[in-house]
Amino acid sequence: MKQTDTKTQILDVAQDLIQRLGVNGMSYKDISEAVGIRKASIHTHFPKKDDLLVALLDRYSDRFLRIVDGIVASSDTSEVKLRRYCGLFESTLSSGNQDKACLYAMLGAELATLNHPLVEEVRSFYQANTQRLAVMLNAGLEDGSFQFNGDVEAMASLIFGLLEGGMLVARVQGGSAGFHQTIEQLMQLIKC
Amino acid sequence: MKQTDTKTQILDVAQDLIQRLGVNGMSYKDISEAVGIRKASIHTHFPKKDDLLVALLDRYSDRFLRIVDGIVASSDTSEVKLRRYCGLFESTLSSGNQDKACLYAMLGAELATLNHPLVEEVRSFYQANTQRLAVMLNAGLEDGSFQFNGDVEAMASLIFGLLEGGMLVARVQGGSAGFHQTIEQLMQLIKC
DNA sequence: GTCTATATAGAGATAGAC
DNA sequence: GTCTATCTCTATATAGAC
Repeated sequence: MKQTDTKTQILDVAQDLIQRLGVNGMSYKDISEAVGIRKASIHTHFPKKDDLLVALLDRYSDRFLRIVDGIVASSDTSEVKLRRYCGLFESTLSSGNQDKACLYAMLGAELATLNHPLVEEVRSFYQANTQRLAVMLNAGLEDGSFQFNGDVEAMASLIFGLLEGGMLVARVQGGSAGFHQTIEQLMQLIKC
Repeated sequence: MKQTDTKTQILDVAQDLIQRLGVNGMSYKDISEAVGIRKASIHTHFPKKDDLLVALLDRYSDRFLRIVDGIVASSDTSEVKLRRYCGLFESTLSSGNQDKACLYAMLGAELATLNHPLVEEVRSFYQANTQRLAVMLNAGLEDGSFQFNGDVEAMASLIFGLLEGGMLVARVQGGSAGFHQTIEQLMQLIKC
């Protein structure tokens, strides 16, 4: 059983820290202590902090969208697809012993402190998600699983904002239980 | 015409910075440059950073909830009341030349980096808002302005999460135009 | 109340030995 | 690839002169 290499360990730890504390609340010192190496050694793998962040965002986005595409392409009903999609955010919040937000939710909140390439990455992730949500909603409207007033694109944005933003709010109030309740309420609103 | 005293200027500038950059993205240096005094002088008014943050949160919460209570107590229809409530978040996002989030949305996102007294302040603000939202929703259900499936408390949490979180997401994508569209879509979902 | 000057701690980053 | 040591910059905070 091959043990995780240092580079991957750094990414794992950095991701966990950012999901809990934010980009500006996380430091190379935090990472070094959790991984068990010295600060300087991190620079061997990621010379600048932005290099680390780019690698982190790419990895997260690839993994996440791959799962989402699997859900969209599955033979599940439209309702189950949407529930599974929301479930991705729910399980993020529940993972570990601390409340973790989506990596992109944290970066979105701190957007104004990020450098240009990172800003575009965040924007692109949001765009990719609302687009896939719109596909799921359209399918559900056509097969009669969903029913709601208003526009599909607006509804997709609303759901994405609710999921990304709602998990930040949930960490303050009811935690994962409160977040689950919010998602159930959302499903009530769009079902027939 | 009395000019604003230094203490108020510090609060105003600090609030603007946090709404744009977050607590961990704002510094005494930023404040001193914007106000036009030296870093050390800020400590005369607010010895520790937490003192400044507490004063900031108190002032913001007092002002905000006072307006909300005014809306709730008004003679407006339930729909207008809810629209005016959502409008508070909309005008926050549009104010100034930069996208500003609700002060409490930023602190909520960075909650895990805050000290105990501040954490409780954030929690209390969220609680106060969802409680007032529930009152507005109940009134609307009774007079027939609103209609939706599910629980009132869950709906209040959903709306608050959508507003606080949605404005963070909106700054990444469509800005205040996108946020406005999201609020319109929300109104569509709960109207008869 | 504001200033200069300084203390102390932490950040990201680099050089060079092993 | 990791280490020690060091650099530079910035953070919050304090002391004491004016």
